[in-house]
Amino acid sequence: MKITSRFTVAVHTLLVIYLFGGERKTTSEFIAESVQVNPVVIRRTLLSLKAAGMIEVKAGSGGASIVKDLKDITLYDVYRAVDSVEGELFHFHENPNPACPVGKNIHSLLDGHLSDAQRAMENELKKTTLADLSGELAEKIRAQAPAQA
Amino acid sequence: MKITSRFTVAVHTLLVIYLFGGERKTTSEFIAESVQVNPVVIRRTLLSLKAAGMIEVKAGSGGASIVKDLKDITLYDVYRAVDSVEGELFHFHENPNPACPVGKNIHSLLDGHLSDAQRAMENELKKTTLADLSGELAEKIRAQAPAQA
DNA sequence: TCTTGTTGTAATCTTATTGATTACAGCTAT
DNA sequence: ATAGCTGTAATCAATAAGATTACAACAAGA
Repeated sequence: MKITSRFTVAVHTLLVIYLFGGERKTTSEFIAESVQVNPVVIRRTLLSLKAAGMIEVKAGSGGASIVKDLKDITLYDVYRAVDSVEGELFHFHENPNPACPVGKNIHSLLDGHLSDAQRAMENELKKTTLADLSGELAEKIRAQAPAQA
Repeated sequence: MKITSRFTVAVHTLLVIYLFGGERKTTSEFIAESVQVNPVVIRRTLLSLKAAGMIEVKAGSGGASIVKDLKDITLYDVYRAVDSVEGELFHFHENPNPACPVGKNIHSLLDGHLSDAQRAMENELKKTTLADLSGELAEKIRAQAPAQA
């Protein structure tokens, strides 16, 4: 099983707001066209990002803007903002038999190790900021620009 | 979304085979009673573990036994054996719009970082062997034993 | 103020994935 | 040959995610 695409959608959303925020109104519909998902999915994403204090959304007139320095937003922050994983990453079988010594102890035996693994993944996400990504993106766009006269 | 319970079921299965293998025949039904899942689920697990060279299953007469040193089986090996995650851990939105500079580059922008995160998690799983777990388990069982005369 | 475009949010539907369950052929040891 | 298991296919049910429809509330400009 995979981690929900809400996460990559949210990162995509932030980058679109950042890149186009200056020149046009970034509505849920506009963002949805870039991500290629239903606008309602984007609205839900925007709500999560707003709740996390990363963006501001204009009710009524429309459009979102970033209100936090991209240097201060890590991939982990976005991952958390949209609840990419609710609680534990690993799914345990629910009812191990407590009458069996293995069933009785399997949870306490594995929990620590599985938490460590999950934490290692999450810590890795903390290493990359949205500023890093927007920098990499700008570079790619520049490299892809048509040759100038 | 969470990682399938096949993983914890497989670890549980190996520990049951290890702990009871000496004194009784560890059939899929017996293991299923400890894990509390359907015996067919255990049979499928046994097939995976067998394919990974960790156990041997006696067709016909029944029962499984471990054929690889527990020191040489890490949690990562079990994780792989049962395909806990098929390929990528993170699920990408499928069709970002290539006509948008963000949609065009989002994949190459994120792939490396997401792979790093997944790898960090998997490397953490490599640190724990089944021998470690069986040792911890033995200790827990000893601590839980009723006081002796 | 009326109109238009947009957000916030609920409700429903579809699809995918899992694990549960049933069923049974084939094998092995007694 | 019999009884007990495994290997495996087929089906079913439950869960979760995203798609989609619908609409009230609201903000800004005509």
